[in-house]
Amino acid sequence: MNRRAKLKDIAEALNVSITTVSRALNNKTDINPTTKQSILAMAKELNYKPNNLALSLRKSSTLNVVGVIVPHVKHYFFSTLLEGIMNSAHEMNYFVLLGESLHSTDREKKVLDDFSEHGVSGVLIAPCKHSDFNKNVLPIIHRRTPVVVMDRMYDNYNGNFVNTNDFKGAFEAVSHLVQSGYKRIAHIASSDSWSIGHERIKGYKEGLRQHGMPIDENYLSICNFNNKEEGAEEGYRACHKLFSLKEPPDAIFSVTDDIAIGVYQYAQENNISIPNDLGVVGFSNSEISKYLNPPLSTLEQNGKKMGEMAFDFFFRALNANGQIFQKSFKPELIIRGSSVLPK
Amino acid sequence: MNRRAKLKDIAEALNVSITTVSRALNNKTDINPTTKQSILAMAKELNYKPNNLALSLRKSSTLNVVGVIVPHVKHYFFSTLLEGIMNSAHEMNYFVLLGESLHSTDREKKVLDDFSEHGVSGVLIAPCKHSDFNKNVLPIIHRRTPVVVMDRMYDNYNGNFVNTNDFKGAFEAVSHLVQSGYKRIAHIASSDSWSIGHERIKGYKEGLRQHGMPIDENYLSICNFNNKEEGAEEGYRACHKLFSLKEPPDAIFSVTDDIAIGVYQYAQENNISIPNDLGVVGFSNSEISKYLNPPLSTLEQNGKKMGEMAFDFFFRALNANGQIFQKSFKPELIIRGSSVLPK
DNA sequence: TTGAAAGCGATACCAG
DNA sequence: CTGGTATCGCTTTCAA
Repeated sequence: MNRRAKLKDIAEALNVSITTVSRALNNKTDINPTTKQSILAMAKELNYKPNNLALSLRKSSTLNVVGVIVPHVKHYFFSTLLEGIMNSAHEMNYFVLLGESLHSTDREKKVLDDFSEHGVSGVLIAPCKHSDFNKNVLPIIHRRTPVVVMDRMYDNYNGNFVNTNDFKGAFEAVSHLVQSGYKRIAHIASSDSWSIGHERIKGYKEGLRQHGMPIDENYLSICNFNNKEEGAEEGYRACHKLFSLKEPPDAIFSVTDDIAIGVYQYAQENNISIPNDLGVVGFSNSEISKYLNPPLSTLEQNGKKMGEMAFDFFFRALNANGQIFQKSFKPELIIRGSSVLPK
Repeated sequence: MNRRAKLKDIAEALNVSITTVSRALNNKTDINPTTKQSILAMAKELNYKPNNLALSLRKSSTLNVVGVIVPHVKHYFFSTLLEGIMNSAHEMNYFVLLGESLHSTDREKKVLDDFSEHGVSGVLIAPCKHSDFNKNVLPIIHRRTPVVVMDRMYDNYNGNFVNTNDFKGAFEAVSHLVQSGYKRIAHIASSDSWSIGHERIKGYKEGLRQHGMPIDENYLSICNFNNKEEGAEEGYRACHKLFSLKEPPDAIFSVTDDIAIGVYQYAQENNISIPNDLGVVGFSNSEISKYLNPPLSTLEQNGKKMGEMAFDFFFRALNANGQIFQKSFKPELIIRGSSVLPK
């Protein structure tokens, strides 16, 4: 097999200069249509394809590559996010360079630096839990590389982002539980110190408030977990604690579906019937939720759509100098058997 | 902010030639130790980092990038595979370029061609269902780019691979069901026309044979599905068919956990008790399996380990001219509540 | 032990 | 309209 054709080959075959060939191939003006035609024909014949590596060097930025970093690929939500990104990227002929932070801000920084070094044309980041914006993300922005933040927010961040309206989601979950007739609604929460945990707690409280229900801090149980297993365990523990109260809750809004799994386990072991004794609403509409028994009511975050939009934002940001793209998706409440009392 | 230091900067600062700097930085011989020291020092001071783009162009192959393609990232097994790959890649300072085939052989080809064009230093592929080896993979091998096939096999393929010993897994599943006391074991299978389906069917039959049980083709129900949803639906349908037989099975070895979910749904709707009336064993140890009710017995494939090894194989293949690396992982039977009759 | 110059493949400026 | 030349950052002969 002979090597790939390059500009020089075409030029020599046609007895023109490399410059002319380049011009013809790049649809420049200032070129004789006839010359252009013959060059195009020859390019086709030799099956010419531009060499990305050379182009990249020239532009000192990799061509058509976005760096994507998420905490964990195997977390269902992120994998759907990724699916959306890859869909759009593929469509626009972009490559996806993938990294995981594993919820370590140091590793996140390393990956992002590597991305920079590789010369990616953009970065899509679903930040890890205690991600350091100034240290990790700012340097990329300073390089004038478009960045789109996904899933969660940084404090005071006002660049491109695509995320979930966690506040509204939590608010809806609580409202739904109230409407279902539950009276003592607890929230097994994630840390208040990052946007997702914070917003959902806020939405939970606002939900109670607007329905004239008291806010009992005993009903707010804060958990810390980084994956499904830990989530389930924490959910179990939190549930145990809640049911040790003098007056246990009769419903739980769980900050994630993973936590809800722990709740289900606790309920099953202690003969607490869902939804009769305990209403449960999760968050994420993870794959598992609909197969739980009873199926778990939850909030769909539509990761795929978010991913597609994130890529789209990046793409538009590339050519829109300075314009900023932002979108908050309102999660969609999916009511299943875990939160509706039989008549 | 000033731009990145390059060789020239170091050279000028020290009044030596670019060549010398390059030599010093690349640990070449033929260089005065003193010169070398000062160059190294200056490089550090200027925070010099080699420009990958330039290096790549020079070597006409991207530096430190592997292309990874899987059918679906959001499929749990593939996401764990990916996790393993990324772990190892990160450790060895490699980038991961990711693509999805979505079980379309055309898309797979497109992605692989793109990888080639990008000049990846290697390709790790979990082939899609009807992947065309000659068309999709062979061209890459011809370019002398190391390829590692993951998860499943191509017919007569004898290059690098890492996969699951599907035959043994199926065999163990059936043996376990026999030992649990089930008498009429059915297999809801995947198409015989690709390695995974084929091997599991073979293992199923061999399991029956070795335990002196008859092979009833009515008990072999073949499904076609590309994702979890379809899997569950197909499982449901297949189950329905099996239970329409004059003598329905009392156990099902399901080719994937997804299929088993459909079986669970059918069982629940028809008051068939698992494991009392029906033993079930799945395949994959997907996240869901342990949270089903009862928890599903299944086979753990250890995607993470496979991924790590796949990368390792690629890495070794890079420098081992012609040597071939192969490994079949024996899946590990995980016995849970779905396949053990109470005493 | 060091340096000048060619070249990887492509683009852009400037002359003609 | 066309072509020569410099350049992107680095490695690698070849000479000195």
